[in-house]
Amino acid sequence: MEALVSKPVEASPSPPPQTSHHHHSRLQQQQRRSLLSAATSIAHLRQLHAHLLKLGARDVSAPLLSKLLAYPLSSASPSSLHYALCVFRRVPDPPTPLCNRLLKELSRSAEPRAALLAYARMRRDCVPLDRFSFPSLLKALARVAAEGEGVGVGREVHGLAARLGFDSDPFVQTGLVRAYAGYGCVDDARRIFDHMSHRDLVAWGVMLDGYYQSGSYASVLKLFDEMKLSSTAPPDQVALVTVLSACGRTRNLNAGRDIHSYIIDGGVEMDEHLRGALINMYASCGSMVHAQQLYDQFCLKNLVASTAMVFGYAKTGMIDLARSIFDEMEERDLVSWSAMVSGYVECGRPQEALALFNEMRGHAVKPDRITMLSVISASADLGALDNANWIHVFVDRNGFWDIASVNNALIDMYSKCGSLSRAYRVFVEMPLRNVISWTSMINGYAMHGDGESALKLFDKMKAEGVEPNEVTFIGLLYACAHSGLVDEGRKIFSSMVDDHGVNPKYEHYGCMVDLLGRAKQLGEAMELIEKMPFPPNVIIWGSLLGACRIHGDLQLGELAAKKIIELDPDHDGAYVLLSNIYAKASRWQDVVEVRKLMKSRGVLKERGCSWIESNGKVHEFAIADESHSRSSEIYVKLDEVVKELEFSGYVPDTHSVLVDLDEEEKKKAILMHSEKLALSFGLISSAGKGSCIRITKNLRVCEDCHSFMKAFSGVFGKDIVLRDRTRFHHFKDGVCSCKDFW
DNA sequence: CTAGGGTTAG
Repeated sequence: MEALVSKPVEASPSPPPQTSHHHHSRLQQQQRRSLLSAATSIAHLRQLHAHLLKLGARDVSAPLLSKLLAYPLSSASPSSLHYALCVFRRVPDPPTPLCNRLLKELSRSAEPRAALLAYARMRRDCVPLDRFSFPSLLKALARVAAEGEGVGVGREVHGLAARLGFDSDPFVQTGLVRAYAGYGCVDDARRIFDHMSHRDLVAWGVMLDGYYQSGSYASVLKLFDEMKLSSTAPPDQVALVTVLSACGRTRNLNAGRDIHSYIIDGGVEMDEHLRGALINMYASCGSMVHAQQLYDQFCLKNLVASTAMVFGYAKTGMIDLARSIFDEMEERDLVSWSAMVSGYVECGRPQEALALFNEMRGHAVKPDRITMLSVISASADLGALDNANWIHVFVDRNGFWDIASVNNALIDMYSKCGSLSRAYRVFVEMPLRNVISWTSMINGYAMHGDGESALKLFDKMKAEGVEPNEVTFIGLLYACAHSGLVDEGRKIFSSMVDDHGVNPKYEHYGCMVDLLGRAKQLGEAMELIEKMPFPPNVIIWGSLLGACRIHGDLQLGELAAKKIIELDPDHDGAYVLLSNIYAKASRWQDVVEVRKLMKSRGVLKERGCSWIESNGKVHEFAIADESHSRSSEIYVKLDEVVKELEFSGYVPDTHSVLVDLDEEEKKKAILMHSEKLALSFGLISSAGKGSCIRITKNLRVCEDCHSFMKAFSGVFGKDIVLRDRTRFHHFKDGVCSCKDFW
């Protein structure tokens, strides 16, 4: 290529005589043009251009730009777009059609903003715009608007189009509808749409999509009905796709079915998009049988349809089916990976979520902030601090550190992983705190039983003028309940109603019943339940039942359990708590009756298990688990610890064993609880090397394990942080942070 | 020489 360029130019060693100069130069110009037209890529063109400039050639920008526009700029790199714009700036008096072609290309490109720069140049140099200029320009505006740009330039362009008399051109009007919808001014968009003298399928499609993008799903359906009545042409596939998506978003299966019938009855041709949209509609509405039927008819399973299937199965709890479809996909994008990851999180399988996240990174798919929220939530559920630290580093290194929602999730994650100090650090260091940040931190204190800090933070929050919401109050009441701050809790509850205008919901009443019940004010708790403006539900009765278990109130406990079982016959917790109450009162016959009842109704007690992290790996233990590779060592160590503790006065408390066994067997059973196995493993692995041992349990810790852990922390001088289903216990020097109040 | 619309998660 070098030779190709230099030959003709360097062939003139000395300045030619005046007379032939003009002729010679025209020859050169021609040669250059033919050179340009021989170029095969934008990069090639750039090199030629650079050469010509270096040789002091005359302006070639106009033919160069023409040539550039022959390539699809829409798929060009940002630097190439910038280059095209630079060339454009050098074209003297560019003709409007050439500008329009540039506008069109730039508006479709990865940098729609570049079209606005071209527009600015046209305005500056008084290049006249015509009716063909506006549709591209407006498309660029709509795309920039989606990035969060204000409506200012949009209104300016609209004004210009009106001054030039183009605002009655249907193409311009359609562009305006789209641009206004993009800015979120969907009412302005609709006004223009209504003023259109002729609405074709594209105009309807744009208006429908405008409503869809702005989240006005009901308006999509309404407009679709209007379209069926008043449009000159019946709705086409594009319109139907948008309407079906709106049905999916709103879980409106009935409307979705109607559209499906409309398609079949009207003989609308099923293209790939439309079938995908139908599958998505059924999957989003949880109607997986129909989704699967349509999916099976697909010869080529496309990305969108497969993702919709993954999402649908994950949402309906059939996570393994979701995974098998996911595994069969030959192509996956951010959305499909994220759908699968969040599916695992939502069905309580954080380890698989995190494993899949790592696999996703291995496939060089970059997570976005939403994916990160799922992953942080998985890490929170897992409760493993090393893993949490790793996720935090990932967040910082990948540019998510300044996003409020991500930081809020990190606060929650660290709280749930047992590190309030790290949670607080995130809270302090984040650039902008919102009400959720304060609420997350308050909730963190609540989980750890530090009611005083929660209340202090609440005061600070109010002092900074941040208005608490109903979730904030759940955290505050929970904090009071779990720290025995009865009067403070009562005050918060009335201040919530009187000063902040928050109407208490089930959760708030539940916390209050909990608070009063724990403080042995069972009568007052019952009064509150009777005073509630809505019928008590499982949460309320559950709170009361929990309190009855603590205080051994048989009569009220039986009532609460009966109510729960009436409302939810499969509520395993109610049976378990009730039998705990009977066991505590040594009413073994009743314990047996409850067990029989459970069995006959097929109610299964959720299997208790505990996790502990060692060397970045999470080890899981079930009761009497022998599946761990170091199982025998674990039992030897456990035996050693038990002997030591018994020597110091620990006596196994067998009251919570609900199976009918003799005392010795009960003792054996209780010593094989999963949290004790996890602790023992911690002692023989690197998990026990640090200053404290961190264990997570899926259910509530039982009373014996609680006193076992306390005794351990005193005798062995090692702290334990145990997370159970609802809160944290910090065992240190023989006492627990919950003050035996949980 | 030139113009406008579609699908998937949270």
